[in-house]
Amino acid sequence: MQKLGADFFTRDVLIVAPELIGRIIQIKTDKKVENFRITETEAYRGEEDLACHARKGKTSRTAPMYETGGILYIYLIYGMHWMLNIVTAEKNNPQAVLIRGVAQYNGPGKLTKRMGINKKFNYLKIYDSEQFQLFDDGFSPNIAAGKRIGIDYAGEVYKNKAWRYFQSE
DNA sequence: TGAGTGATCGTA
DNA sequence: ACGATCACTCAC
Repeated sequence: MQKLGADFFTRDVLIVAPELIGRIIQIKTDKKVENFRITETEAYRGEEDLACHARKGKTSRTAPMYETGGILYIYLIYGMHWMLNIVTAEKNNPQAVLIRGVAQYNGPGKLTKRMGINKKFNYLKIYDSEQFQLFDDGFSPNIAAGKRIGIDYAGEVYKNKAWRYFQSE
């Protein structure tokens, strides 16, 4: 189990998002340690990407995406579901990877509920943290790409980008 | 296919 | 202050 370091995250989101498939999220609480293998991700890439929250610039909500890669970006959607994102790229380049599925828990809202992720994890530094860490155990699945989900508003070009990555047979 | 749910942001 | 929006989920 190799821990992913700061350098892993300071690259373009289109590199990091597929490389996160097969990696392991480790959640540590005072009660237990649990591992979740990532099976599905989506890339959101800068202010030009009309599907990315940063399309309207920097606000208090989107500010985490403007930080140096390697921190978490957490927000609530539809008043119910916490979304788990990993910020990538250099400072002031707003990019993030949405964790859309882990083994046994598909769906971005379901996995955060299962993991106990909430707003307290916003801005958390992954490579510096005890409670949320990412590991590589050498597993290298086949990876497929497809269109992102739930972004029909994003315009013809960006809604059709194949920036969703998932483990294939 | 549509209801539930509340933080966020643009408009005043 | 208000209203529209929303990277979802589950039950019909």
